[in-house]
Amino acid sequence: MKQEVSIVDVAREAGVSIATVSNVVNGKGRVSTKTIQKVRKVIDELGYTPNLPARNLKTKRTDLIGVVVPTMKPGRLQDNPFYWDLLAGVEEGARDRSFHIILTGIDEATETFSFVKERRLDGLIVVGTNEGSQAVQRVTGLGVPAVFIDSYLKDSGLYQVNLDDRQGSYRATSYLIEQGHRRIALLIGDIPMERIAYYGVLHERWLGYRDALEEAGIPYDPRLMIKLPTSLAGGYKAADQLVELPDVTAIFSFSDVSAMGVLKGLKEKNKSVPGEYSVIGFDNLFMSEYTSPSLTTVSQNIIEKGHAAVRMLLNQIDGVPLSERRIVLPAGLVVRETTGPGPHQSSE
Amino acid sequence: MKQEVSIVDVAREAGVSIATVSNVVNGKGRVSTKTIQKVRKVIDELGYTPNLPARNLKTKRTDLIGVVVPTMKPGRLQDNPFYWDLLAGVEEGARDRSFHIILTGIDEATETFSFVKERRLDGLIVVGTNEGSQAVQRVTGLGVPAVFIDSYLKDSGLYQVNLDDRQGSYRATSYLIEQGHRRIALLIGDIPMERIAYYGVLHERWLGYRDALEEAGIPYDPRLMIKLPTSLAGGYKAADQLVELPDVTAIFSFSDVSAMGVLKGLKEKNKSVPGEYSVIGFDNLFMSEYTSPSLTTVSQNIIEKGHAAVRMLLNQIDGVPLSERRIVLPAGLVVRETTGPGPHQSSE
DNA sequence: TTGAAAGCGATACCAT
DNA sequence: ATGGTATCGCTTTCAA
Repeated sequence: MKQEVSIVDVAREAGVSIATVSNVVNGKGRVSTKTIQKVRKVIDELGYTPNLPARNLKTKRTDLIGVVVPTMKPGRLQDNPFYWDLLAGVEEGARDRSFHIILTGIDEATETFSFVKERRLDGLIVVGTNEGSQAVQRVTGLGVPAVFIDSYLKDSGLYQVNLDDRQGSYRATSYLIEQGHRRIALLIGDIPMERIAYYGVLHERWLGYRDALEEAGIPYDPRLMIKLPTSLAGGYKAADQLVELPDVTAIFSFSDVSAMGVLKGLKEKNKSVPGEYSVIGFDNLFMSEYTSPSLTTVSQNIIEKGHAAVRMLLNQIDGVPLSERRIVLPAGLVVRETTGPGPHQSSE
Repeated sequence: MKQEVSIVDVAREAGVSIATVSNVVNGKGRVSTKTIQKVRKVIDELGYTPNLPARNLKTKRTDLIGVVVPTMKPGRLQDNPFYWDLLAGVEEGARDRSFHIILTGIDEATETFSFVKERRLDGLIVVGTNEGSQAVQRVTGLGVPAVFIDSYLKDSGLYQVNLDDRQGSYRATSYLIEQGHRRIALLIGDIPMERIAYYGVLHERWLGYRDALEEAGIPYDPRLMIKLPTSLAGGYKAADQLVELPDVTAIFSFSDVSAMGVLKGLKEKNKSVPGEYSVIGFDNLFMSEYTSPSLTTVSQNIIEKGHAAVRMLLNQIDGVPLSERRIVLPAGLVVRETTGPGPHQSSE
């Protein structure tokens, strides 16, 4: 450590009061040009840097926002690059406004979010929680501006950023149907189907799948639901179950990483893609274009999701009235090489 | 906002002094069991949360560390999941010690690191800078505990965590040679070769490549250096150059993502892997096992890298004497499917 | 065992 | 245009 120069040192050295120094630092109040220059000079000479935590004591603002993402089993951040892209969006948006972000992995079941109050964070961005989760009430109980991403919370008073998951899922499924597939498996996540309504994102995507089925007059078959995690490893294992399902010619996997796992698993079983199975993912990660065969997937602008969330949060912090508390980003469909014609070609 | 309960409120309500409250909160000093219970009770009732920034004013500690990673062109975080894995390691290590991390993307050329002093961060982890970079002097000039990851800085006084890049690169190259490859291209990064010594990580890996060549008596051919970014897109473009290189049968790409790009590019050119070209990457990202064909690569424990860095930093902050200021993690070689026999099978 | 009081570094109101 | 000073919430001697 070297220096401990405070506003007092600057004031003394410049021969003015600390109030004046404070004014020139913040560009507030009326200070003569002459004094400003003098103070500036001293600040440079002394290498003075304002102490933000001290300032916070008076201003009640930390210019700090928290970003919480769910952790994997052992309390480690998820192994899905999706979060990195999202973080890139949030970080960029925050930096533009000279906010900084504190990143934490949390265990939804035990996290109390006390750090938000202890550190007096100005706001919080929560990723991927669900209706009924402890986390939601705890966060709202904080009384701190917050934005939930990918959480589908009923409470219309909450600020949320989502993707149009249902529509995206509908489009993906419809596309498969158009291609002539009838029995389409779903890698839906490691959840009990009877509680699916509690898993917002998964539920919406599941509904989109059913929408498409219904529209095409194809009966929904619950046996086609593969209940494994939407992770790389989950996808890999899903391939085992997939090949046991009779007459299934396609699988829709609820994340790109899990679709990659499926691809790998099928390859090891010498099943061709898209020959024997069509595979479709979700997210359109930047690397999904580079898998082989390249992945057909539901696309979303993850960076923009981060931007939207941080923009919404900062407006909230600034007290800017928001017309809409819920932002829904559009989902697209990117057709690449993992999908092909199925057995029921519609030539009509 | 709802509450503004401070230590004063607790003291008043509990009928004790703020000093006593402070003591029970911090478990310091001598306080009777009875008083402790009383104060605890009031704290619960009032929902009191200590104000860390205020505490910092006295203690000079923020329990906050900064993690800075380089940004891509437009000031956005890099599109390489490597950073996410690294961050996962750092975050986990920090959380275990109830430190929080502030993540920032920086532009090495312009960043002044003033936020480190303004926010009174306890320490800093810098990823991927280089000897001679402005960033290094600026960081050391801060007088704040710091750890550099993947930076290969000469100054032995600096705390650093690196991989044994040279050894890893040597092993990869040797393996290709053993397999019968003689002309091996290198996707080395978007840098001028005459300045390679300034790019620590790339330089070390380049040296490892040369070590292996020399050992095998194969002359070094500078025309085999492909100077494109070690990104997905860079790898993709590298394939164009690769196929123009006469007699080349293998490429060693200095990152897994770029190797994935190469794979994609070769596939589009109908070049088989590992038939016509063997491809080897670097990093062993969790997804590299799932590409198709799965990627042979130099492996490193990225999570452990993050752990090591944060451990080193926290010890430094705590004033624990470190025997060694430079940690070098071992590199391995994971042989998977993108490498195969070359034209010069050594049957001896 | 407990409390009074002096800071820590900055802001902001109120005088001058 | 400046400066004096109370204040923010907490830690830490030093007394009692």
